[in-house]
Parts: sequence; structure tokens; C-alpha cells
Amino acid sequence: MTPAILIHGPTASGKTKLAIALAELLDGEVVNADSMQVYKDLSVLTARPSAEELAAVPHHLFGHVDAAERYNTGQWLGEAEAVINDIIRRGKVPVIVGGTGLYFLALTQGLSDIPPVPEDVRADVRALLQAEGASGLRTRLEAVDPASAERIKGSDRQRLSRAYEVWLATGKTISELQSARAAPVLGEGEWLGVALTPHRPRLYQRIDRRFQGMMMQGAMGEAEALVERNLPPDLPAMKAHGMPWLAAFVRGDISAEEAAENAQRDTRRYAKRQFTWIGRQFPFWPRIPGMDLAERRRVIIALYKEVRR
RNA sequence: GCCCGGGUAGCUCAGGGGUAGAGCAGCGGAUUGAAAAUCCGCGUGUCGGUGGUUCGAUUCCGCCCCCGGGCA
Repeated sequence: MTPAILIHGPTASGKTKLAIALAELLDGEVVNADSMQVYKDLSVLTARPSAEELAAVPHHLFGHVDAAERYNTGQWLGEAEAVINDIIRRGKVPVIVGGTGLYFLALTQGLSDIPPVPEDVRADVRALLQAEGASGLRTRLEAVDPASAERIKGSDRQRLSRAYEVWLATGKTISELQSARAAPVLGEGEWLGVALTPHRPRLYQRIDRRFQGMMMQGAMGEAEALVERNLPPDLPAMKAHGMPWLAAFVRGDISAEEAAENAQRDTRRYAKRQFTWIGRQFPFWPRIPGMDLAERRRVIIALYKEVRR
């Protein structure tokens, strides 16, 4: 069995180029593990690989989802499993790259087997949240699933909603359903995970500069096109970094400078959360602090040879 | 050169003889199908420097340095 390479790291840490460099060297294929780069309508704004980069080596699960869809972890895991197995069957190396820690967690540790929640149930719960707020949902959840209500902190409307949805849809509590995990797609010895951990102040500079670059490459056009579609603002795609602020600018609510500052700030905060995730969820993944492409590639290849033996 | 005003957290600033706050930025954490989401927590400081007065100075006084503005 050919082990897969998993590359995680904060946004703007150079994952895309590194993944391609590795795929070229190892006869591999790149698989996306980023929750936003799946959306067709968001290319520049999510720093998706460029047309040339996509053409350099085979890429999978990039830009294949419409912005109107509510893509999710389970969907990704299913698609990723099929793609990864196919790559391995063909004797190639899967290079799985992205910033979404939860996807890597699901891939390597398994996700609980929970039936999909019907869209009408989800809509009902969203309406409930709208009408009663997080505290209202919490009260309802306490009545049916006190363990989850206890575990979910503060006014975490997303987790409160999810827990209540699952109960409505299945009649079982999410705590019970989550007590077991399905077998992971990638088991012990079948993967090498590395985490890019660049110097934070420098990364923040890169983030700020990259956003300026996005603006010059047509990010505003992507935002305008999405605004024109009049999609619900709570769709995942509408929450991509910068999207809410560029939308506000398009509507004339804020200045371009304000939009840029807010977008950059959101992205920096996200990078911070990614560092936390890496530190806490993947403490044993080797760290690669340097930014030099050739050096990164060399280190990872050396580690990979160890795993492959 | 002289006259004002000001130097306090990364930034903008408030305060005032008993070693100090606010907003933003930032930092730490959680994370099981929205995860670029959602949520919880935390002031991080030679109060420009140096002498003096004082039991005690970031606060009052002297000198020096720096930044604005004005007059030359």
C-alpha cells in the first residue's frame, strides 16, 4: 500500500506550491482538504491553485461544488475516500493538502456514523435559532440531550443547532452517536502528516500582501458575481474570508480600505486558530518551520521514505 | 532659537502622589457532517530619559531627548 502524504498548515503558508512540487517528484496527485477551495465560484478569493498549477499535476476536489450548496465534512470525507483509493489503485501517491484541520481529523481518525440530516429539518432548526436565539435552542437541547447541552459551551449556535438537528432527525442524541467513530479512511502506517509552522509575524505579512494581490487578480469580480446571485448569507461559501466584507463594499456599506482591513484581519485570526489546531490536534505531526520550497521538499521526502519502508 | 501642546500597551488615547486603564490590534484555548464556521478565556506596560522634592513619583519640580503647531 502506498502511504499518502498529508500537508496541513495555516493559510498563506505555501501549501499549494509544496504539494505540487511533491506530486511532481513522487508521481503523485493532489487532493484538496480545504473546505472553501471546493467552491466553483471562489477561485481567487480562496487562493485556489491557478490554471497552470492545476495543469501541472492531477488535482482532485477543487472547485467542483456550487456556492449555493452547503458542503460539509461528511461529504468531503466520502469523496476523498473514493479519490484516494483510486489514486492508490493506480499506483500513484495521494498528496492531500489543505487548511481544514477537521478534514484531516476525519480522514485519519474517522468520523462518527451519523445519518444525514434532511434539509427541511436543518431549515427548521435555523428558523428556530433565528426566533429563539442560542439560549432558546439550548433550553430545547437540555430537555432532550442534557449531556450535549452540558458539553457545548456558551452560545455556540452551530453546535447547539447541530446537536438539536441530529436529535430531531434520528431520535438519538448526538453524544450517543458520537461515542463511536467509524474506521478511518487512512489507517495506521498508511499516511505521513506534516504541519507547516512558519514564523507568525512573517505569515501575517504574507496574508496581508496576498489579499492585495487577490484584489489585483479579480477577487472583487468574484465577490460581485456572488452578490448578484442573491444567495443566503449564511451559506458556507458566503463566509469565505473577505466575502462578507467585499459584499458590504459592493452594496456601498463600507469603504474599500475597510473591507480590505477586515478581510485581512479575519484571515490572520483564522491562521491563529489553525496554529492552535495543529498544536493541539496534531501534536505528533513533524513541524516544518522554514518557508524555503526546496528545503521543505527535501525534509518531507526524507520523512516519507521512512514511512514507506 | 523662542513660545505653546504632547510623549502612558503594538495602534489611538483616558487617567492621576500609594507602581495604571479603554477601544482596536494581539495572545491562549475548545473543536465529530456550516470548520475560512462557531464558541470560551486573557491587559500583554522600564507611564520618553535623568536628577530632585517626598515615607512613596508614572503623577509635582529642574534639566535633557523626541514629535506636532505657532513665532522668528
